[in-house]
Amino acid sequence: MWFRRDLRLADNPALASAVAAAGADQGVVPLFVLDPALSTPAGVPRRAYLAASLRDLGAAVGGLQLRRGDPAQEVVAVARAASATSVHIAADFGPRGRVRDRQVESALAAHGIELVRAGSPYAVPPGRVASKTGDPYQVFTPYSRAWRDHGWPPPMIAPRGVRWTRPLASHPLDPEPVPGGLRLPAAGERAAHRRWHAFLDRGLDRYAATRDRADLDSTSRMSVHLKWGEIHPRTMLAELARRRGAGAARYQTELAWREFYADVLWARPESAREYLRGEFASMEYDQPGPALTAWCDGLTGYPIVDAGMRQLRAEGWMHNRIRMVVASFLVKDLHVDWRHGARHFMRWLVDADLASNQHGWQWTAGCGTDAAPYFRIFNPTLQGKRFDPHGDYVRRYVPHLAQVDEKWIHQPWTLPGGPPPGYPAPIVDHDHERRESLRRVERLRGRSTVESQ
DNA sequence: TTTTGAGTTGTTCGA
DNA sequence: GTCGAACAACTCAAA
Repeated sequence: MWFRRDLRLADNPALASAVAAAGADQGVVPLFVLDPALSTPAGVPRRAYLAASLRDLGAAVGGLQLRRGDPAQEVVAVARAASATSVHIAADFGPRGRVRDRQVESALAAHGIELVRAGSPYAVPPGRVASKTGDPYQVFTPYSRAWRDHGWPPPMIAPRGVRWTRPLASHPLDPEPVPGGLRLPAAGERAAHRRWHAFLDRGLDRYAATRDRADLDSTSRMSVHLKWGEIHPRTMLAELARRRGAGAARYQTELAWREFYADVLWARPESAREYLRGEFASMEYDQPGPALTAWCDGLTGYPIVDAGMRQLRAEGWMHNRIRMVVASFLVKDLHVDWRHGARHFMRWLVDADLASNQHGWQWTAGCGTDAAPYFRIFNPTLQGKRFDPHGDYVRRYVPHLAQVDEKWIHQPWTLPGGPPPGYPAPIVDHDHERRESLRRVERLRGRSTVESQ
């Protein structure tokens, strides 16, 4: 059993497949390969979280077979040492994972070992739902209807009495140095289930009404557990189906978004790096410079933006609504290409999922699937007042504003005497940059019209 | 085959 | 202060 993004024992079809193949007489090797090639895009917070999750999984199986190196070599080495006839995985639909799995598959085949794909990180695997013309959906709502109609199998329980074996020496799981002050959530399958049930009990009923409020702890915070497969969405959907109300319906829709973006990325793997809507190739963006640095450091002078960017560095996580606000600010107010922001998010988010991250950014930038209308530009002051009405979220992450009254908290430059010492004045004027953004889209449209004639 | 209506997340402007 | 219109273009599905 080669674990990758499915660090759990319950509701794990690949594990069930491995256990069935082993039968009564043979053991199952719980393998995880630390791939040095993947440590570049994954930032320190994500690797630290992974290490904690692997420790938890290791405890559940009496020790993981941990290897470090090229998966094509390591998986073959372990499989041969175990005299295995098959290696079992959950299918990976990401651009890199697909290539890697094909390489491992042929490396195994050279030794007569089969790579068996069973299950995926999704309730409905990418490619399974298509529009009437057979093409992948490009609009969320029709996709989500088809996704719901498609349905999914019920969850599977964890196999019992598995004889875990480790034919080779394990690579030590070095503790990742966690940057000072970084607060990571509890990792592992049990932590994921605890969090999920706490949310079902205390958060679901008010979820639809309060999920956008940054100052309240009103979201499920399940993204990191889903990212590492510590719980399967199918398990969550089964419990949601037993509940009534707007919260359950809304949460199901949010899970559908995750699957929609995985489907889009599977259909268009290049969209991890390139504009989904090709005409944006001629969109004018500014070279990233001090403005990008100020955004990353939470020093833009717009409190809701700065609070979000500082939450990201403090916790490896950011509230969903605030992700949209800071993304809109980078693209529409600072005129920086979405890919710079997406890269920063990938580096810092513990829940960083390539499909959701890149396509969330493309949506904000207006170049993605079902993209935001070009005129939908977030006003950081209004968004702050609406989704952090008393300023508690801002005060939590921006100490220099801790004493500011809610009347001025989202526009401290209007304070009598200006912003408090240590907090910057706005680096740009939102109203001015909003109009500049609209002008650039106008020019983009003008150009693409000319080109198409 | 053609037409029509709807489509995550907003803001500004003018009546 | 409130409220509706306007701000594109395109995809999808139903009529």
